Amino acid sequence: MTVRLGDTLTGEVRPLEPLEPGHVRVYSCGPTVYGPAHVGNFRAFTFDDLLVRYLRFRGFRVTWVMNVTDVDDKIIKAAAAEGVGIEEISARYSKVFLDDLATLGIRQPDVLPRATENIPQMVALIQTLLEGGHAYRTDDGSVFFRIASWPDYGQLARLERVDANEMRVGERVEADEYGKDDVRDFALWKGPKPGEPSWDTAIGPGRPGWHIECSAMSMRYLGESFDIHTGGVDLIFPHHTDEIAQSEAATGQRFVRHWLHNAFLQMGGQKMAKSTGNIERVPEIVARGVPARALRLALISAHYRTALSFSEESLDAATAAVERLDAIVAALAAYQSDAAGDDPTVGALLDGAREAFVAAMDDDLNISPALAAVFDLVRELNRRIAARSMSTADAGRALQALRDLDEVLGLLPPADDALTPELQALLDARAAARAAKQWAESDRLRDALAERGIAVEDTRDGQRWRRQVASRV
RNA sequence: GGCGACGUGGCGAAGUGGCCCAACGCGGCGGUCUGCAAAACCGCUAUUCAUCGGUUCGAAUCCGAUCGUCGCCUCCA
Repeated sequence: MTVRLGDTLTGEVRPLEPLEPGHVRVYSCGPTVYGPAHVGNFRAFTFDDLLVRYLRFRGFRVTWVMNVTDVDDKIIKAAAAEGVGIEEISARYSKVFLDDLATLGIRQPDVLPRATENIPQMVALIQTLLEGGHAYRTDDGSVFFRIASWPDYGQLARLERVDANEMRVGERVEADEYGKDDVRDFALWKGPKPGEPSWDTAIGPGRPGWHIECSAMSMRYLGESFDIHTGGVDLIFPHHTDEIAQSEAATGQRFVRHWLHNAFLQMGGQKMAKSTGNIERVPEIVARGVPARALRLALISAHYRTALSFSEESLDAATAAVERLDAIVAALAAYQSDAAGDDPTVGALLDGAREAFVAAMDDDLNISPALAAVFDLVRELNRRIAARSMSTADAGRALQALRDLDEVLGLLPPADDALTPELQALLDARAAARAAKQWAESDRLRDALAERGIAVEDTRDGQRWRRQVASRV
């Protein structure tokens, strides 16, 4: 069994064969920190996280790099609007971004390079392109990539048959991009302008173009050729198309082995986008009572190349599903066997679930059947809990098996959760009340615990508690 | 206009030639258990996969047409 992954460039799904056996190098297009990202953006990042977690689960060493674009038109604009430097804007929203990642259980990339800290690398790349005849300067100090010098241009976006003159991009050339030889040519370096940040470099003053940073930073940390590059479908053209052209023109090597592009989050039948106005942000959703883990589930619950519907209903469904997971965790943790011996079929049950999970995820991260494998296991474990057919050790093994799979999913409640003395006292008092059949007192204590966010359930294993997933407001 | 994706139950979403009268999650209905509650379990909830034709022994899965939806082509995850 091997991990198979898609590739936008060829349209096929094929085995992942890392350039360095056992070590996968992943580059993810990260945020432009000009404002807070919305949940639609986080579909990409939850997908990146799922990919990396799964590769590590499968035993690969993974080096994961995600860029942070901290200089670009929008940041300059935002800074100007507030009368502050771009550093202030990018620092502020980098923090917001990292907070949101943490909320969603997205692990931090190994490297989070910033564009402004990689200017020399970009300049070096541009120099190579100039020397190789793939780039040219214009009067305003800008440098453009010469698409005519790169016959393979546009394969990723399947533009090969498109006549340059028919490309609509030609109708929408930005005012500051005059002087280009060909309308399709794109800026590697933007000449200096009053009121804009500028770096003095070997190719003259100015600031980097949009695409060059990803080429420079990915090559710096992952090499001239690496395994996986991720991003949203919207980046296929022009961003990734241009990255391929400039990178391969500079190095003569194949840039990326697998291009993985996630589809959009849909809300109200359209993609969630700032321009459409149908956006929501992570802190807003959490603030109105949606558990962060439910939000994470809602974002990862469909295959990455499929448009995913996002709505109140999908959040409610995800919340209920997460509660189901919480319930099985609490039940397994509380389970005490009635002195029965180990159930000899539990091992096969757990192995079977893991195999089904792995088979699904190996197939281009097919999350739906993988989740189905988990929920099938949950149902079967619930049956056995009800039937009291497992030993206490069986229940422990089952919980561990779930936690193993959760290394990939990131949906289970924390394992090291402990009650405060106050809550524990309430719980103990309720147990005593129940033992004395003081139902009114027992119910009162249950309500008191519920008000403090602890759900108590009575079972043959005694009281069982779990933290209530936040309730909707 | 060019390129591409997609239309599966009340909702979300798997399945891409026979295991499908279609997984899984959510919701609904009925039941079991229980001091009550909750959780859980059991049963029911699409003879059907946008529509119409075709290929095939056999299609949700392949082909064609039609209708519809969405995305990219401009910043965008």
